[in-house]
Amino acid sequence: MRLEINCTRGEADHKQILNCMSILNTMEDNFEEMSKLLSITGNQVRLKILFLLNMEKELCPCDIADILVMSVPAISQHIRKIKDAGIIRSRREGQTLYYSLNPDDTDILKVIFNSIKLIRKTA
Amino acid sequence: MRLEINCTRGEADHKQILNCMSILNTMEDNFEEMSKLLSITGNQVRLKILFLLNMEKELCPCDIADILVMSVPAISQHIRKIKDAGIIRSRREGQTLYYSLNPDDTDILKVIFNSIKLIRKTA
DNA sequence: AAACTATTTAAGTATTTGCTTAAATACGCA
DNA sequence: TGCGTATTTAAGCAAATACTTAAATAGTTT
Repeated sequence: MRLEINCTRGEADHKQILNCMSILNTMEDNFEEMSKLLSITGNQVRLKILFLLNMEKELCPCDIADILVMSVPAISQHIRKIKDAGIIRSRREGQTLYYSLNPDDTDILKVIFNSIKLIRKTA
Repeated sequence: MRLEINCTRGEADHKQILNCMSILNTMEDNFEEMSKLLSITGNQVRLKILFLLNMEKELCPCDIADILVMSVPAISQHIRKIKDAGIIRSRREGQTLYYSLNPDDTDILKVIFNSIKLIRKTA
């Protein structure tokens, strides 16, 4: 880990740099939490799973596997990551587990889903 | 690649599954583009770089390296990914390259930055 | 209890990621 | 031209990802 200063430019504003550092430091946990959420959604399969759950209210792993044409264990492992992040919850009905979005934490997701729908059709 | 159906549940709604498949298919490019953007932001270093650029208007790689206490090549490689995704642009002034957010594509980013600021302080 | 279905977990592996160090490019100035 | 600074690029490597197949767990049905 280096602690020196890289910029030897005259214009380098050391006050600015120190100010930025302190702001980021006070928000360290926030960045960790947000980048965690974004890395969950930054995978095409997981993004589709979340989009599907938003659209269909709830789905079971084997339905999702059918829709995405993927193996059940692969889906299950993605679901686990999403669940560990607290984004979805499950409800059991017999042998079937139904997953749905956790209504608490969906503000950003809603914006993302809307943007997905709005992306210009490739000309 | 498996193409069979996993669900043998009586309740499995095959019409629903086919409908979901066709909707996702029409939006395939959208998912690719959005998950790309989200995977860029799903890394704490890159998220901080983008947050800094939003806050400070423009910064050079060595300033960013100083602020984040990381090596210049490491920062440069993150910048390259962000730039390849079209999220930022650069302006040269002598030997220094100043990077800034590309004003086109910042809607989602703005929402993300706001959410970062609003995350509840850990109790 | 035995057989069957839904799901998860574990182990193995190929690919991707994110850093490090060293070398290459680009520009400015003596 | 030659040296110094800013930045990028390349090569190498450890760790993380995302799948596969096989086995374990959970619940239902007979």
